[in-house]
Amino acid sequence: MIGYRVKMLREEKKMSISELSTKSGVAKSYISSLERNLQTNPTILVLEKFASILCITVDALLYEQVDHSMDDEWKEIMKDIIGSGISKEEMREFIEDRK
Amino acid sequence: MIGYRVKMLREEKKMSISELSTKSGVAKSYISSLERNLQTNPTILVLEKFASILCITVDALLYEQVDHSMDDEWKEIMKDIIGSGISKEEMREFIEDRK
DNA sequence: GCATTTTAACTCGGTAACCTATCATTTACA
DNA sequence: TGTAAATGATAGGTTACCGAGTTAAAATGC
Repeated sequence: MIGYRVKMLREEKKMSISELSTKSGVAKSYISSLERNLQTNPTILVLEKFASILCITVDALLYEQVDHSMDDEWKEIMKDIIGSGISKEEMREFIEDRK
Repeated sequence: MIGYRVKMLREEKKMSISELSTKSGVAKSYISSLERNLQTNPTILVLEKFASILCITVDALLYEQVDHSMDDEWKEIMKDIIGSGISKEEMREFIEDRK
């Protein structure tokens, strides 16, 4: 989902929605709704503006594997999960339940 | 310009606008206006539909160098030249003479 | 502690533009 | 010339995108 990707890549660059908005020229209300997947079908112009400010290609913005989605906070949480003794099966069930 | 690229890539695949339209699910009137650069800012959904039918990536659709100088007609002519037995040297001389 | 300011993100209504459906025109070819 | 396929023009529905205002929380000052 494009919104999630924008959010991840933006946070990776430590930008707020407002900052990305002023720099890219895309309304922050729109960025917000994109990131929450209320809007899911941006035009290339918007994508190119994002890509330019985030210093990546449109292709990377759209499809490139974002293993960065596992940021430092998530890594900490993962450690805690593993340390707590929760099994992979339990986690998968939890994820299924939350879908 | 995206419209020109769509046109080139479509013709490269020997598809009519109508065929691309029915296969991709994008209205042919819209494809037509895109190719004539009346519309210039499609959404990713449209781009992805095109890319899928044209068997290329969205990135290629947007940016990859299109060899428009050598269109289908020129390719046919090239084949005829080669098939006719004319040597490369002869062709170069011919070009020089015409300059 | 509380009030004020600042920063970040969300809500909502409006508008411009993307995209579709329909009809008209051109082209191709028998 | 007639017919079908391909392309082009137009109008309208739908939605991408914007701007102003609101809320929430953090930062700063007293």
